Amino acid sequence: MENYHGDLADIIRAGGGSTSGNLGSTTTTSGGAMTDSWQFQTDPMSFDDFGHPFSSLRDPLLLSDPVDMSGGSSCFFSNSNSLEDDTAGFCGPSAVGNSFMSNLDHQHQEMKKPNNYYSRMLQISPNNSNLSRDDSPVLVASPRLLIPSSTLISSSNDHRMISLNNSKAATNCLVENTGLQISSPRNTGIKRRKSQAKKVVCIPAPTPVNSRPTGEIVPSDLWAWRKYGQKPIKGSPYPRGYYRCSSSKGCSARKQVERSRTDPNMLVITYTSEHNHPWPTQRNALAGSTRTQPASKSTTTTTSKTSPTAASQSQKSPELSNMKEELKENNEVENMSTSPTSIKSSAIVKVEEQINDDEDKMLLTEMEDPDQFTKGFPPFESYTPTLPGDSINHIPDQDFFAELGEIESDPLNLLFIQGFDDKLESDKTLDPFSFYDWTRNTSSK
DNA sequence: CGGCTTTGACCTGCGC
DNA sequence: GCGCAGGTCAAAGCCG
Repeated sequence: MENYHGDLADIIRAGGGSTSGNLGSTTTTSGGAMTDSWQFQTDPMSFDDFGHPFSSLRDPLLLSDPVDMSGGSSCFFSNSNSLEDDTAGFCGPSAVGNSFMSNLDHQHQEMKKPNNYYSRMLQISPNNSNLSRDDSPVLVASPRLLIPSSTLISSSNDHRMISLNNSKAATNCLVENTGLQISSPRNTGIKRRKSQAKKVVCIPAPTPVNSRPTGEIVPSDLWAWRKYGQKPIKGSPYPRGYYRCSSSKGCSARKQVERSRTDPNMLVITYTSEHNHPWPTQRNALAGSTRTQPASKSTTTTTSKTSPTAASQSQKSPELSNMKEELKENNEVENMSTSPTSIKSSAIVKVEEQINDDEDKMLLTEMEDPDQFTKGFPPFESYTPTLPGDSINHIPDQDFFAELGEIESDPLNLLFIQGFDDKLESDKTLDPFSFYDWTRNTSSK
């Protein structure tokens, strides 16, 4: 998976690294805001200060009213009776169709309102007995599409978030989904040794294609991570891997990767601290990462960023070229194996957790609807929710693409426009998260 | 040679 | 204060 990591990182670094501000200087998600210097701010696939690539996708589905929210939350998170199946909480296709959608008619009007853009976020008071002593608020993914965390945080709508003090179902579901084990006072799950800002991301586990020889699967993000530890977690059959940023020695950014104990197909990635350096323009450490990737192309769609082949394809940005190749290959693979099941595996749930000393709170923010990806990558394919008669797509396609124009210089944009135009033309099933090659991972699911 | 993963040992926070 | 469990360290070995 390091491959993906690197390649995707390369894409960003190719352009973002040279122009972006110091991420370390950016505020946390609670601070309001990504700095203005963050050039991907408007990029639908921009990255937050934790380096998560999926945190910035807009959420076309919005809940506005606390009451509605309550109802919606039960749908987003399935219900309290489904807690044992954390996939239910992930708002899979069935969940969306059966529960969530039922509320849309009542909500979509409000959703259209900019002021309610993030109103679907849930605020969970730490006083909630279901939560741990957790002194930090948590942003939890819930919507169908990812919300730009920067906007999310900076939005004044924070105050419109709905308290979940009385929403045990949602809370429990949250807990289960995130694997944070904060569902009971006794079981505090991840210990908060320090009041560190954390961001938890739940994603479908990548396929073994990107996994390490040991079977451990480590999805990539935009940074270079070095594994410094692994520990078995009580109550979970899966170990937790500890990674720290290797791009900069002084960088305190860390992340933990573990599988959901309730759904092995889901990975829970916890980002801690922030990077105190700009995007690395190059990964300086690949000796170890590259070896973790299967050399056989038949089993991997990735190419080492140090690959001479890839490098020769683009003098300006060999890494970008590399990424393009990788994505194309992934797409090809997906074309061969695309199935409702595989598409379903593309479901993404993002959970953000952050500290806000002033307002301890837990926020549910976003959840990815896998159906979105059956139509292709949002920026280039239908970004319209698949809901029948849906009018919640508060972001008209025109506006959306107008936004894209603003990021035309963005390396990611270049990637997708220049690198996949042909694919996008012929293949509308491009899965943006094929980065992780999830399509073949959950076929059994 | 530099950077990576692995893994056992050690450290630290927290509940009792 | 003790014990548990999570988090980190660091030596050893591998890889490009």
